[in-house]
Amino acid sequence: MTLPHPTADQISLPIVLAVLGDPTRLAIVRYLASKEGVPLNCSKFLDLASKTNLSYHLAKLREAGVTRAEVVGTSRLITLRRDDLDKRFPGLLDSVIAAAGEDKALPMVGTADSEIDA
Amino acid sequence: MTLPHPTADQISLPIVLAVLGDPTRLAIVRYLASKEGVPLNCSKFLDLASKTNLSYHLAKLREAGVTRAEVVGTSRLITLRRDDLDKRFPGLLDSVIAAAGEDKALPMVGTADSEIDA
DNA sequence: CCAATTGTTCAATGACTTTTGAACTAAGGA
DNA sequence: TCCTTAGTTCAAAAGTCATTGAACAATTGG
Repeated sequence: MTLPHPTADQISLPIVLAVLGDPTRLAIVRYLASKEGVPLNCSKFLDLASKTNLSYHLAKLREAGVTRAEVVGTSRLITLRRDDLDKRFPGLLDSVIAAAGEDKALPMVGTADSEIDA
Repeated sequence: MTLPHPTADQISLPIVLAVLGDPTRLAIVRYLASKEGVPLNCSKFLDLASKTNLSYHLAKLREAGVTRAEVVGTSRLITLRRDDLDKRFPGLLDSVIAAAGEDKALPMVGTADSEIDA
C-alpha cells in the first residue's frame, strides 16, 4: 500500500516544470507550501477540482517527485518534497512558490471562508 | 515587422513553467543563457529540431515572454528576457538555468564539434 | 455486519501540443 | 533581376493531457 515515488535522482527538471505549469497543480503546491510541515489530505483541495480530477493531478505531482503521499488509513497525507527538490534544483521551489504567492490569477484553496479547522 | 511580445506584467508563471517544461525549449534557454548578451539567430538551434519545428518552439518562448526576438534583415536575433523575468519571478530563471546546466538528459546545441564561429 | 468516508481506476471525450512537408515571404548579394 | 538565405505559415497527422461519471476498493465507526 505504499505509492510509487521517484527517488531524488530520478526527478527530472523538464517534468517538474511541466507538472508545475498547470494552474491547478501550482495552486496545490502553493497551498502545501503555505502549510509546510503539516501533511494535508486530498480533500483539502476540493475547492480546486472534482475528486476524480484531483486524484489525477495529485498523481502527476507525486510521479514527478514534487510531492510525497503517505497512506494512513483511508487518507493520503500529502507533503512537499522540499528536501529532495532543494537538493536537485537549488532555489527552484522557493522561487516558484514566491512567484505563485503573488499570482492573482491562480485558483485558491480555502477562499470559501471555511477556515474553521485550519 | 516587429513581432508580438507580452509586456513584463503580462508574463504568466504557469505559462512560463509550461513552456520551459519541454526539453527542446529548455535546451534553447540553456544555450541562450550560456551565450548571454550575444543575440543568436534561429539557425544556431538547428541541432535541436527542424527549421519548422524550431519556428514553433521559438514562437512559444517569445509568446510566453521568455525570449525577445528582434528582426534584423532576414534574421531574428533572439535574447533571453532576463531583466523582465527577474523582475516578475526573482530567482526563477537562475535556478532553472543552473538546474538545466546539470541535466545530462537535455538535448545539446553544438555537440557536433563545429564550434568554429562561436 | 452495514454504512459512510476517502480516494482510486477505468473508459470516453474533448482539447490542446508537437511534428511534418510544402508553399510562402522578405532581404541581400551576384 | 535572379538566386540564395533565413525564417514563417498552413493544414494535416499523431500524440498527449485534462476532465468527467460510473464503478470500485479499503478503512473506520456505529
